[in-house]
Amino acid sequence: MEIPKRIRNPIKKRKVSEPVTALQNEEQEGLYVFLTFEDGYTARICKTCDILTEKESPITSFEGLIPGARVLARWSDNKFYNATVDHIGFYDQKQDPRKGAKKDIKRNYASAESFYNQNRVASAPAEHGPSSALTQPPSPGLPPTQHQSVQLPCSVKPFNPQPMTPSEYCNQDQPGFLDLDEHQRQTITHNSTPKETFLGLLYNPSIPHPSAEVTIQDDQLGLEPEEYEDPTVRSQNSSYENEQWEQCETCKLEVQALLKENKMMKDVLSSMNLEHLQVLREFIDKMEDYKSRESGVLMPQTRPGQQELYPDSGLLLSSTKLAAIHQESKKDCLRLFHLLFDQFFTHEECSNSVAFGKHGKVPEGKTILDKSKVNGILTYVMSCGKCHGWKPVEKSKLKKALINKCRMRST
DNA sequence: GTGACATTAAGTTTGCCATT
DNA sequence: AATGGCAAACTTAATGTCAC
Repeated sequence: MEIPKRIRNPIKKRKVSEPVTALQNEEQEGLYVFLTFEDGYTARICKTCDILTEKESPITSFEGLIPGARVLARWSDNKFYNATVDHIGFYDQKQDPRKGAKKDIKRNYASAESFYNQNRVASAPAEHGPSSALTQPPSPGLPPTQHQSVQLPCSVKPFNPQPMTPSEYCNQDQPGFLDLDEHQRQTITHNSTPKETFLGLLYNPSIPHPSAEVTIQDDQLGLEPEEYEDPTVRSQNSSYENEQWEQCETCKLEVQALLKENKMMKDVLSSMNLEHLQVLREFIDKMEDYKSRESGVLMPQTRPGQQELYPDSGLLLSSTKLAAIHQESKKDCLRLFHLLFDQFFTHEECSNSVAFGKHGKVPEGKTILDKSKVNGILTYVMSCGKCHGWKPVEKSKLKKALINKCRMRST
């Protein structure tokens, strides 16, 4: 079965190069707009310049926006699309995720690694996300496994089976790798609205939930509009803001059922270890293979969320991983090279190989590193070096780094 | 703040091969 | 045979991290 590609027909477009005023580019202090695009994808927008009115006029403040309002919102491709405002929210600016870069590369990378693994455990294999805090709700047409709400850098497109070229990747703004835990903080904050408190109740932050930021439609709770007060309207009244959400009789049973389900999920997750997941993954691979042969339909070679470094490179890695690597590299081609090398070559491979071999000859007992992988990495890194803002590297230096890297990694 | 240690970048030497 | 190019191997310097 072919996984449907995410298609978005640009209904309204605006020139990317169109300048934005300083005022437009400013973030609203502590405010964000949570909205839903026509195809069901959601986004959390922090900048006023990322939203236009329905008539394509810029806005200067979020305050004029009301839930249900039709607007045009910027997606990761820098184009504007029709969207509907869900609610205006407040976040804690003291914890700006973009200012959390650590100096320790190894620790930083380890955290990305940790997140990556954790994410695979919690919601594998969905590892893609849209721009600046975009999230994906369950939407018709996509398998459930492709939904997740983890914050990703804007350079990663949401469910995009088509790989990005290095220039595509690099030409995008890199606002920083948003704090990977941010989505958890957002679910419950001391300024949570009743609705957010409710969502926090549902999705205990101790359990990474694949759709923690998904907006629950009111009709899914079986409530009539008059049975409750819209919390987003409430939020405009500061006196209400600090009140904790209290369950009414109507939704008490629903909450209990959801909490029970939540507990069951927690039990399942805590009982699983990495070995179980590995076995499960292998089982799924075999099932895919079997079903593929049985139906005669070619299954996609890549898991959802994986992408090639560049088209036909054959070098696959998850969008999340690539985003983490880009963030770690800090637009330094050599850093990028080392991170990609670590990603694609194991210690074992390096210890049994040399980088290039002398004119095709290799030392006794050794082989040459996979040329396609080597060339792919070198090509990608060199391509990145041509992009604006990147610190380029000479090819000779890169080759030397490769030789050193291979040797160092083999020891 | 300091020293030990690890990692990385870069310089140098050596050997092999192709070309002239 | 001389020369130049290329890559491996070795070495050193610079930098960052961590424990004390």
